[in-house]
Amino acid sequence: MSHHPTKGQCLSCSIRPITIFSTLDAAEVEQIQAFQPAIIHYDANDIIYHQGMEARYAYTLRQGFVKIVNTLADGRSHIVQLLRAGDFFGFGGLSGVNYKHSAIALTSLDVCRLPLADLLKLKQTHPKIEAEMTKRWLERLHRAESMLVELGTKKAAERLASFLLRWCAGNAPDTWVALPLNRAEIGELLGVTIETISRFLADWKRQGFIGESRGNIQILDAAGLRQAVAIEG
Amino acid sequence: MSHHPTKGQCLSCSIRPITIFSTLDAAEVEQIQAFQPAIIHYDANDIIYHQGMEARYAYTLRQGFVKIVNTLADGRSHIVQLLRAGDFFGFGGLSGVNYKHSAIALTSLDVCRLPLADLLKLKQTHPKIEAEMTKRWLERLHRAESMLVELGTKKAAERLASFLLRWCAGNAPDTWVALPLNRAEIGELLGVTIETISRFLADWKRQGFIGESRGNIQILDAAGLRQAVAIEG
DNA sequence: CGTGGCATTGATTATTATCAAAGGAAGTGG
DNA sequence: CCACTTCCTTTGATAATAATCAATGCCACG
Repeated sequence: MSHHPTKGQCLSCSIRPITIFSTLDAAEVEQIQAFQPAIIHYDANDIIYHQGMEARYAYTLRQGFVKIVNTLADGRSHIVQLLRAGDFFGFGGLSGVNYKHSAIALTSLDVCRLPLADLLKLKQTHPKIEAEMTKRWLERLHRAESMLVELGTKKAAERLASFLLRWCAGNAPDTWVALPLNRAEIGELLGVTIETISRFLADWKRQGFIGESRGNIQILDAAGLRQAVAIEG
Repeated sequence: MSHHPTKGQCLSCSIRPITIFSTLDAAEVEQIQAFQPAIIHYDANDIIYHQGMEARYAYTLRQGFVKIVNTLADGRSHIVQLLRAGDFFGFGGLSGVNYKHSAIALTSLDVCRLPLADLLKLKQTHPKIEAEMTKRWLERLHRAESMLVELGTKKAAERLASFLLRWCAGNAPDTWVALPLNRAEIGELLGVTIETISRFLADWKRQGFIGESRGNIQILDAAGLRQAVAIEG
């Protein structure tokens, strides 16, 4: 685990436009600077926080990817969210003393870490921050509920296909997109085994719907992929 | 659909202790009274609001049960939340103009309805209300994420058993508990077909783990039930 | 070069959906 | 009060789907 805490420079922060502090003016940014935001680096597979741990910080992901994992008493686990740059996490601590999930680095990444106590103060004194946080909570609730529908109504192939399409959404067709998840992780996200994932992906690669190369994927034929899962699934 | 809007009497409201207004003092309650909370009755199967509709109100369930349903473009649908007395819903409208789900009465029920515009004002002027809303969002997010883990990691029998145990949790063993869901609805909640639900329930009734009678269930042998799903599931 | 961690593939089994039919229970109208 | 209807549930048979078990293959890295 490689921590190199650096004092965050909020005014010049390159990702601020997509954070909960996006709506603040310069004077207000100075104020949050007075709190102790720390920029911390993690390597892939590092644990940012662990389920059950005392919750003390909330985080903004500056760059890279994080998985939020929930583990049952018997060891089975499930990825409840995938986070990307700008996402805000660890706030579950606001409602309880312990983290309810683990946050694990999928890639080498940087986060901006803020003590929950400070965040609570900021939230109370700056309605703009409070509003942005609300927006993100509702957004995250919506994502969770959408995933619930995916798991509840779709079969494995369709879940996998819509995951890939969603992951690559926004990129032009045929562009290579980093997919920092191995088969086991995709399985933990979609509620499917490694082998099933592997079979479908191999099949779709053979059919030319998608391409894959060292942790990157490309959608070559979205329509074909969609049709394939509509028929077989 | 039977609407009988009544002007809500917040000061004497019997369920206020469990609502987002629970922490207000008498003077503050007078203020919310000035807004237009309406108490509305719905019969079972009435639609309180419909997915895609313009979102104008948030609701507090005073009594009865509601299902929050998400329907896909192809008609498949999934119950994303079950609500009981005190639950607050319809707030998704705060983040977008349209409701993202439908809210449907499972039983005859009463809600307290508040215009979203008023709620937004209350939230901004009364930090206590804002704090209670935050608490409920995080709680609801947590419930959704727990359900995600259920669907992602467990098989049908185990999902059904833990649903029943959760539903009856808090009641003494052997007490009859109202379960206002038919087989189809349990299926839509757990991502399982009617027939599968029916088979497991019939089996467990024969084995004496549970009892069922006209929309009510009782857990007769929680340990036996748990063991049954651990082995067969 | 090994070697360890993933991924692929095949064979088999378990689980659950689907299709089909019959069996209640509650309510309606005669 | 009974026959009838309708809706929901149960049950059985079969098919589809995905998990499990078991090798083998493939890199990437030391």
